[in-house]
Amino acid sequence: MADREKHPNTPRITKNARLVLDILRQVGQPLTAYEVLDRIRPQGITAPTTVYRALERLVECGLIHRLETLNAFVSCGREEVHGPSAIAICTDCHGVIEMQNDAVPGYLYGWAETKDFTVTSLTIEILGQCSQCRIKPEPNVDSE
Amino acid sequence: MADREKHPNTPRITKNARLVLDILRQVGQPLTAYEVLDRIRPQGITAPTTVYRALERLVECGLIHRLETLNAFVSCGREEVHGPSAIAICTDCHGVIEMQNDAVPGYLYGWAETKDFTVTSLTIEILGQCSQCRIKPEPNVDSE
DNA sequence: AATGTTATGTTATATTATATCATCATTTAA
DNA sequence: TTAAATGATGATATAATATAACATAACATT
Ligand SMILES: [Zn+2]
Ligand SMILES: [Zn+2]
Ligand SMILES: [Zn+2]
Ligand SMILES: [Zn+2]
Repeated sequence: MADREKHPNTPRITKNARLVLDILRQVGQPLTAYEVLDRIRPQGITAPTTVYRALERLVECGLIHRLETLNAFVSCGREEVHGPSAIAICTDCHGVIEMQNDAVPGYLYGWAETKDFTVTSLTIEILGQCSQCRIKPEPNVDSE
Repeated sequence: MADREKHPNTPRITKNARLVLDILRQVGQPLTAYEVLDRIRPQGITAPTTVYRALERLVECGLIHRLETLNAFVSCGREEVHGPSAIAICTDCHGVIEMQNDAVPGYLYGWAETKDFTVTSLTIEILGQCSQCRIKPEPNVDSE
């Protein structure tokens, strides 16, 4: 995980963005803005606005991703800063698997072009169950 | 647009679902649940719950799609009931273009399989500007 | 120091979504 | 043909997510 923070043409990482990024990286799983807020309160942050500003900045930097299907944010799982990529999210354990290539975005950009559509953002999310959670299901299943 | 309402293994279309579906089809563009509510008030519907229930049902029937990036719902643009498909959404005019093939979902299912990930839902959304809106930009642009 | 700019803090509010429980309608079966 | 069960609707309240608006602080440039 190189020095992505210094990538050009990207907003700089401010104090609050740093705090939020550290939390998301440490957790390694998606957190909602309010879950971030709860974990950042000890640092004196009390307002959603503050968290949302930091999250927005980190998204712009490409250091985290917003998951539209969860209304949550997760730190990027790829080595280099990149454009949109597909992300699979386990609805049981909230683990994420980020696709390491740009095949799907590439296809979508191509298709958009044929429609004369100018892409500003792509969202590709897969909800389901990871292998671990399929093997070991949630304890509270009704065994009927 | 055939008799998709009678598709098997799918919830039936109740009175409220019918009302909501008619609105979404007539509008032809994404509406939020509360925008639907506003338009359905004349029919005596007053509560968000009622609208969300109808929307959920229609999604299950495959007659409408939920757009995660807009928190909105739009009537399906394909001829036959289908699985997930990619949807481009113009952020200016809110027009939508639904991809008419399943190439991307197919690829994603395949990839998920290689990760031993069981897919329950796919979200593929493209935000940007349609050709019309690129030609004729919003009037309130600062011409500086 | 004065100025402009960016980041942060603070308060309030808007928007989106669900929980809960009561009532009504429709089906099923005794 | 009623009683029970099921499914749909209605009604109220509240939870969860997100932004608006404005004030202050930090920082850079001159
Ligand atoms: Zn990433
Ligand atoms: Zn899992
Ligand atoms: Zn469709
Ligand atoms: Zn448009």
